[in-house]
Amino acid sequence: MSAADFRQEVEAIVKSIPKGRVMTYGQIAAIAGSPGAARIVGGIAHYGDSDIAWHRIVNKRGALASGYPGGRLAHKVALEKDGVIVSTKLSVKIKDIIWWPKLN
DNA sequence: CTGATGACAGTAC
DNA sequence: AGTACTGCCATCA
Repeated sequence: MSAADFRQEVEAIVKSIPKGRVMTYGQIAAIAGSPGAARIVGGIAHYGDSDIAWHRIVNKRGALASGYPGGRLAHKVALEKDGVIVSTKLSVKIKDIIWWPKLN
């Protein structure tokens, strides 16, 4: 596996996230083959294709991304469009909507 | 090829 | 409990 494959893995995983569910950066990084590269997932999200539902990624606390185009508010709107409940503190109930591709 | 960057995570205070 | 600091590692310029 070359290093660039990490990016493809991440994109594939994000694409596999069903509507109404989310995944954490660290989780995706681990599944993509590089545990600890959570930040990289964020970087890929920033420079990656706009065809992908990057808004379905949140940090482990369930807080929304600060660098999302348009800010956390835009991120919130995108998630709510998917039917995800976002609290007023701009965070989600990770435990309820977390998604594990391999687990089910 | 080398250095800087960051849409995180974990630990410490 | 909330805030601050450090570690991590693929990507970008």
